[in-house]
Amino acid sequence: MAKKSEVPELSRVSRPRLYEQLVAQLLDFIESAQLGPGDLLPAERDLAERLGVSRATLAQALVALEVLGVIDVQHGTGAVLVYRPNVPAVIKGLREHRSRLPEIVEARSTLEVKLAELAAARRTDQDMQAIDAAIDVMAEEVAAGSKGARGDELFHQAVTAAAHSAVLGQLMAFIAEMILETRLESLGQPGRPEQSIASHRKIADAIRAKDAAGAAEAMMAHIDMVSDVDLLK
Amino acid sequence: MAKKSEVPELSRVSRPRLYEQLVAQLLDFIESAQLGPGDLLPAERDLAERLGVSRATLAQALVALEVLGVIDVQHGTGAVLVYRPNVPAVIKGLREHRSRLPEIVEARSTLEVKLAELAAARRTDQDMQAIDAAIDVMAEEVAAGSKGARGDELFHQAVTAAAHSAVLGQLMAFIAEMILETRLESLGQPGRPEQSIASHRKIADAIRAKDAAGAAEAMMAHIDMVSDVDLLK
DNA sequence: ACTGTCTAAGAGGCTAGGCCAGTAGTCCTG
DNA sequence: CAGGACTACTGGCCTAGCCTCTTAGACAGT
Repeated sequence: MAKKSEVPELSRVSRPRLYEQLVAQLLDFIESAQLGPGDLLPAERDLAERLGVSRATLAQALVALEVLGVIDVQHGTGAVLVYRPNVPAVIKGLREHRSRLPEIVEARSTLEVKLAELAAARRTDQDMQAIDAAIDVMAEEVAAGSKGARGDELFHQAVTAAAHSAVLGQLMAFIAEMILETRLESLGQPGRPEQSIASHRKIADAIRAKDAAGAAEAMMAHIDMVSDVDLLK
Repeated sequence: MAKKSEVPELSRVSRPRLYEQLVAQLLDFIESAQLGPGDLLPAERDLAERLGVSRATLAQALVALEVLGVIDVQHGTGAVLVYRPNVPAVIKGLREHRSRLPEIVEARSTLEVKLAELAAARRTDQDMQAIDAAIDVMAEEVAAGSKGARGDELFHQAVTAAAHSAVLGQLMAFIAEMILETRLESLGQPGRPEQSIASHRKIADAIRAKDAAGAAEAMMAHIDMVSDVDLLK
């Protein structure tokens, strides 16, 4: 592996995958055919032919839809729409323009405030070390002239871990990618990284003191601050 | 609709799928091999042989991991671990015992309180009608002697819709299945459905009055109430 | 009539093997 | 020594086929 490139810089370009297009098309189909929970999708062989793809590829798309919670594929029966019908529409909406910044900030705020509160109540000494280490990383990054995005991310990951809630952690992971966009935008503003580090310290102190209300408040203030970016105006 | 069976009773039995096992095995592998973000998984042909499956099946597992946000498959390069390394562990944890009721209640509470608050601020008249209709459905169900689970679910769906946040809605959908278990448990307790309807009315009134703080408070009280089930003790 | 068993059609599950298309390192050229 | 072609990888997708599971209907036996 050796040196490789400095920073991998995720998502280089477009990467068209057939199964992804199929997912989109199937979502469209479900919507336009007015299919509801419990209804069956057409048979694989049939669908594959209609969509002009092989069964193997269609199977990949079905796996994706299954993981997304849209369908439930049953051996011998077919692919049935899962209960909770509006989900396909929601996913479709998310796919179309995944940068509904205000909504993302909203979701982030909701989750992270709770996470900070829980972290204050449940953190172990080890968690605390990770949080402090993350702040140090960010401070070093900023001192070196960068935005400190990596340290910022580490900090939020450490707080999430300290909350010891797998379910909330999973929800955070779900929106983590979208949050990244917000983060980069925010840290790009002059003076912002320093402010960010200061409010991280405030959050960390509240968690250290096991002050749940204080941690929640500090996190809320922090998110208010970083959310104040041009994109939202 | 005819007599049919009383309750649909979803998820009939186990449904072992090879790709699901592969996902679990790959997650294990990633963990045990100490792979971090940016690292590559072995080549498909190699993995398929080692795991004793065909490439097509392995490809399904990789699609699942991609949708789960664990890897990023790049044509000509391979499957690279995505940034945010701890995610595999989290998912793995969720898979293993998906009924950490306390955590689920916690997540539900966090999201729904926020959702109620937003609903109060953003609801349209149409949203309000749906919320009221859901309460009526539940009242009828209870009057007819059932637990009112369907109306209960409708109510929470209507509130979620009224918040007009695709992102938060998606997060709710994510934990919706787990919530179902909690719901049935709670509504099974004597006198509970009636209490539940009463607190639904309180939430609906706050949303009707566009009282965000009141709606959040009412929802919090509601969730505290329904969370008080044997499972949590 | 009712009930249980058998059977066959059709659904998905998975495999084997092959060809095409990107990627990246290497090794020739000019 | 730089640039381009080569080549040995990687994944993407397809065809063809056989296996297993589900379900409904035929056909008993009661």
